[in-house]
This record gives sequence, C-alpha cells and structure tokens, in this order.
Amino acid sequence: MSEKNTELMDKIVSLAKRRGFIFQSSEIYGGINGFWDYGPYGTQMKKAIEKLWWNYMVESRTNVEGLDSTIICHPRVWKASGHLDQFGDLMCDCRECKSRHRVDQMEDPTTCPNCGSKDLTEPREFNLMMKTFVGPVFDEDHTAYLRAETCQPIFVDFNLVRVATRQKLPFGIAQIGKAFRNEINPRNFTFRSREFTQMEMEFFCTDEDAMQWYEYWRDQRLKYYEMLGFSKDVIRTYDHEKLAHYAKAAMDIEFKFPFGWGELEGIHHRGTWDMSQHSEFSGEDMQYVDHDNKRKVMPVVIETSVGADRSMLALLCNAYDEDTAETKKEGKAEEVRIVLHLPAIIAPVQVAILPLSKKLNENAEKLFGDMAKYFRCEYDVTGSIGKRYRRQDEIGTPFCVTFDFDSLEDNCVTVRERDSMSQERVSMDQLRNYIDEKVML
RNA sequence: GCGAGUGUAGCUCAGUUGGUAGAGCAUCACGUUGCCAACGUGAUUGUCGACGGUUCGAGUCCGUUCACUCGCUCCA
Repeated sequence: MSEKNTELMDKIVSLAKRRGFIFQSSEIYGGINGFWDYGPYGTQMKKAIEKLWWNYMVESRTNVEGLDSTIICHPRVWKASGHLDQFGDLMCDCRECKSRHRVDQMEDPTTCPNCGSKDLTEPREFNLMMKTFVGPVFDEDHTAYLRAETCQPIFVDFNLVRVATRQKLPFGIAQIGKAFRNEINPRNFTFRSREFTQMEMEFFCTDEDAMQWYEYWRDQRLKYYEMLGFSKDVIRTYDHEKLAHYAKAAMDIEFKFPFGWGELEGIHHRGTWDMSQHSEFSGEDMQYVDHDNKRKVMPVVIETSVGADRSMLALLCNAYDEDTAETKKEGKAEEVRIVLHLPAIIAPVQVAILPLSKKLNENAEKLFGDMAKYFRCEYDVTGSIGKRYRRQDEIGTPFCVTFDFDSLEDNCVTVRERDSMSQERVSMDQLRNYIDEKVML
C-alpha cells in the first residue's frame, strides 16, 4: 500500500471513530482483535444498508423469501457442510521456512518436512469455527458452533420455507445476520473481522437453468452497486479459476479500497453440494418434486453473498472526500472541507434541521418533529451556521434545512445541498416531497 | 502465524541527559453575529495501551503482553 493510501485509510478510521461510525470493540480494555462496534451514525448507516439490500433482494420480488435463523445450529449442520472436518486438525508452523503442516501427516512431528528444520511451533488446533457450549455442562457432548456463514441454515430450512410459502422452483431465500470466523489474521479495519454481518441469498433452481440464473444474479448485483454510486473505476469482477470442491462457477465483485482490491460480494454456483449433503446427513429428502415434468430434482443453488460491514466500509471509502470551501477565519480565504458524498438513501442523517438562531428553537423543533417521521433527521442549534454545515458534511448529511427569521413569515426554509453547497428556498408544505424525490435512488 | 514499525486528551501531535503531563483543533457555557469550520471570554477533558522490573523518583530505561499499521502467510 502506498503511503498516500495508508494516510487515506487512517483518515477514514479516524473520522469513523471521531464522529461515531465505528469504534474498536472493548476499547477501554485495550481492544480485541477482529471485533468492531458501530456507533450512533454507523448503526444508522448499517441499518440503512441492510434495509436497502432487503428491499432490493426480498421485498421487491415475488420469488425471494426472507428468513432469520439462529446463530447456533445443530452441530451436524457443520458436519454436513464440511466446515468441521476441514479445520479440525492439529497443525504446526515451521519458523524457518514459514510452512504449515498437519501433525498427523508428518513422519516426524519434530522435523519440518519441507526444510528439515527442528524449529517448529507447538501443535495447535486450527478451526475457523467459534466454539461454545449449549447447556451447563462444558464437555464434548455439549459443544456447539457459532455459524461461519448464514447460508447453511437457509439450506436446512429449505423445505419449511417452501411449504409455508407455496413457492415453486425457481425461488430464493434470503437472510441478514451475524456470522463468526476465527480469522487467523484480522486486518484492514472492519474488512476482515471475526464477527461480521452477512447478507446472503440462496436461489434454488434446476440444473438446466442454473447458469442462466447465475448470470441473472450477477447482473442484478452489479446493477445494485451502480445504483449506490460506485463507478466502474472502483468496482470490478473477478472470475475464480480455482473453484471450491462444491462449486460449478464462482465470481467476486471487488471494490478498490485504499489498501487494494477487496471482495465485497461472492456470486457462486454451488451445484447440489449443500442440498445433497444435508439430505445425506439429516436423512430428510431435500429433493424437489417437479410436478410439471413429473420428476424429482435436487435443487441447484446460486448464491449471492455480501458482507454488510464490507459494503459499509466501501461506501465510506468511496464517499470520503476533501475539497476546499470559503472561510471567514481571519487570514484565510478558504479551508479544507471534509465531506462524505454518501448516497442519500444510506446516509446516517438524511436531513439536518438547523435554526439560524436559538430564538427560533420552538418553531424549528416542530419542523424537526414533522420531518423525523419520514427521514433520518438530526437537530442542531449549537455553533455558527457554517460550523453546523461542516459537521453535517463530515457525516454525509445530504440536506441541511435552515429555519430563519423569514420562515415565520413566509413559511419557507432554506435547503442547503451537501455536494454543491447550493441553497434553495422551499415551502415547508412542499419540503417532504422535495426531499423525498431526491432521496430516491 | 512470521518479520518490521507505532501506541501521550475525542482528533493531530510536542514532551530535553529519568525530576509535579502540554499545544492546536474539537467539545461545553456566556456574550456577539445571523447562511458556509467568524470573533471574544471562560470551562471541561488524561489508567502517557496494559502488567511487571530497575530507580529516591519512569511518559522517558528494561522485560512481558495487548492493540493498530505495513510486508509475507492465510482466507475452506
């Protein structure tokens, strides 16, 4: 990473803390690696991202249903998915050549099979899944795991959702929720965390239609990022050449973070792997009865899997900007303005209500009350009007509504737009519609 | 996981050969102003990342540890 980009990332991290977007978890105890808290503005923004995704992927479609499953599932879910077996091994690292080996596959557990060095770390259990216990007894029989991905419970509940909703193939099931991974090396702010929110949609279809749906969802998802204001310069797709054992096709949608290109979303053709595994391990037939063609088929899964935290980080990085603006400060003509060009639909505060003077408090507060029913609003009366505009710029508020002395007479307010800093006089009766139109994507 | 660097107020940072913790910005109050970080006066803010050691005395020296950043590694 270049020095300039490190600096940019530092500025974003600093702004995120200072203005209450993202804090390090347990900060007063020195922090805990890989865990992050969302502050007041961060929470608003993350909820808005989730709401937008949910509307785009679930509410606006007749063929996608929602689900909210538990974080802890029956341990056999993770046996079936393959998560447990592949990471249950004792491993040790060679300090000499930095290679990593499974202890049970080493001829001599004290010698590195790669370089012959004796300088090995103690054997350690490697498992990306976080372990816990269900019930008061802490032993092997009561061991359970926090889900490493939100998609598995979707597969598990497939038949329940299908019957309840009378859906026929093809259809999808979507879920937003926490997932947990014991990442070896959390890095790059919230990009790689140990606790994170996934927004996943599993689309079930027949094998013959699968590639067509794969392409459909790829296009839908790319459209979504375009809608959020990401230009072609900062978004790219990456087709996997090396596929996971279960996958038929896979691609990532990547964003150009200051620290480099990073995955925002994966779109995967998972074949029948998951459904077959759960059929085998549970004994429940996960096949779909295709009445039209008088046959039984194992549903094929096309997955779109987004990290909500990564979406948010990408939006912050994409929005961060410094320009210059006029100032009244003595000896200066202009000063740096920090501004987040966030899309209005996901900005933590959409409308700031600012009385020009404290004397106007009463009437301005009433306006706040009216507008807060429809938009995420904030009320601020402290400091000069210019200072308050700058505060709102820093958190990405697209509209500042200033209530002034004339407002009492003409029933109009001034709407100041974030990006252009231009102002327009709008009747308070029309204010809701005026902003509504601009908030829409 | 390996290697290197960093850690002092909310933020950015200063802090001398070890001797009572500072600045700017931010925040708050009052006054003034009344549309782009204005001005004046005043105020608040610290486990100096944590633990231990050396010392009469540690922000400063030593050890351990935690967190962050960078480079490898990893990312089923």
